[in-house]
Amino acid sequence: MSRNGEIQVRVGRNGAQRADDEAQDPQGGAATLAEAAYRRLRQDIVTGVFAPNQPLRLELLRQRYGLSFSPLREALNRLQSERLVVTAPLRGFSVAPVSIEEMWDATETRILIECEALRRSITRGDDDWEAGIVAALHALDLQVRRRAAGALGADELIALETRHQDFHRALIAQCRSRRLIDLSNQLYVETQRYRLPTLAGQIPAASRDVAFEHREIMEAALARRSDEAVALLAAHYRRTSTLTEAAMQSGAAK
Amino acid sequence: MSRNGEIQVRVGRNGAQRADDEAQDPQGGAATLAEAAYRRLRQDIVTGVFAPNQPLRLELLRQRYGLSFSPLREALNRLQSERLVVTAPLRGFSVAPVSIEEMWDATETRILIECEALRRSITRGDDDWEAGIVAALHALDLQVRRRAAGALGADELIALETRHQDFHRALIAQCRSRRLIDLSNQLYVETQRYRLPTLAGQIPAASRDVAFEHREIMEAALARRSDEAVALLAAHYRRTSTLTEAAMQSGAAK
DNA sequence: GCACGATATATTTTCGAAAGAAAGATGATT
DNA sequence: AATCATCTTTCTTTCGAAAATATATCGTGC
Repeated sequence: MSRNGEIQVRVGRNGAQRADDEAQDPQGGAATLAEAAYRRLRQDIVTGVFAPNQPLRLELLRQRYGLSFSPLREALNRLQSERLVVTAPLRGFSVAPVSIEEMWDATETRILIECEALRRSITRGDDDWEAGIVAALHALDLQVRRRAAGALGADELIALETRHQDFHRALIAQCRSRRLIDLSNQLYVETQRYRLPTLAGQIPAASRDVAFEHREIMEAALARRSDEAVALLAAHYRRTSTLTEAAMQSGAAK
Repeated sequence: MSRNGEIQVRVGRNGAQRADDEAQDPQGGAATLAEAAYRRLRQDIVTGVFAPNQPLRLELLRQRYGLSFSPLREALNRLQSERLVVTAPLRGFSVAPVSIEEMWDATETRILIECEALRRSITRGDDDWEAGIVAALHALDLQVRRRAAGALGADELIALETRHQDFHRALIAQCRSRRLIDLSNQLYVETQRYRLPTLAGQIPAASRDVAFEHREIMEAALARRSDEAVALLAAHYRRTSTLTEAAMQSGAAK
């Protein structure tokens, strides 16, 4: 957003061609710089670019993202309310710490929220809801296979996370509660850090069949067996956290 | 609360979890101007000084609070993530709208959260927990009586709200989940607006005995009858929302 | 009169500097 | 050498102005 006397080729205010050259949009489709800062910061935190407890000095962020203080501060405040960063007054921001207790609190809260949302979805779910779940699981499986076939880049990992979130989102899509959906999304992001190899170590893929667990959940949901679907979903999340806990304790202390 | 074997019955103003424990401070005990702006804005929104949907022009707020844009913006961002204000990019902030649907979503979500938290508290609750509940209900009753005796000022209403919140906080204090407690507090604030006379009209006090409902909940909790306590709590919240819904529909047509 | 386009105004968003506070360094005193 | 106060440095927070954008106003052509 050329600001300081940089040459700016802009034809009046009617630049209708502004439409979609988003391919190289420096702001990634964000309307404001604060929004862009929020997205990039969140990404960098959940992918481990910024480690837990690391202080987020504004000068550093300013250089890294090429922004001023205002949009950064705005983004950091949003992230604080999402528990990804913490702040002490007059002492700045830092990446939220991780701990086994926090992980389990997030996990159990997530189970509470999503199981209720899933129950409601199963009650209200229509054909579109079913189709959405089937589609999301299919796309997830494709991405899992692509990764298993050797695609280990950061982009592939992000795509995998997105597909995974989409599947869980599809399950609860018909719960008809803005709050449950938003909380589910937020808790997903919160738990994302605990699945990072840098934190949890590389959990042996052989120790479980995630794809099978997903399929079981889907089938119970589509068959409208609420209790079974909810139990499977809770077990699915608890299994992940149990494995992560073991990896954290054996791996790096603290 | 007493975590490491400290024997400490916290009562009254020494309570570590009072909603509003601040002296007469120029900034209301806030370390930063942004924090002060946050508190004042939130207060003005939940007490109806700013009506639902009202645009929150920065210039207006700047004059009203004597602050600059930066701390205001920070406060507004925090309030946005708490659903008290909404924002459209480049179009500024406004007070979040109210609707019967939103009220019920907040109510049912609150029931989900607090019933789970209450169950856990009942399981883990110790002597301090019981004492905290008894103390909070007593303080609430005192304030209710003071108000019934004719104290109708804004300060008295705020004090009543604080005591009410403290009681419900005390019930779930031992749930041992930071997230459940924070969500409970947030949902309390969200539902506060729906209890305003300006919005819901003056609900006839004779139509229910709130003090009795509170006492029933407390007695079931102290007697460790989880199912009963949870059912009473849920009914308590649903009753409030049902009355508000009726008042909203008959009163002003949105 | 009415749609349309250009200009003017209002408002938000962003910037960079200045003020304010905490952490760290220096030095004098015991 | 240790303690404390003071100075420096570093960093956060706040400000007011400038830039970018949206909204309202006005005039023009049909």
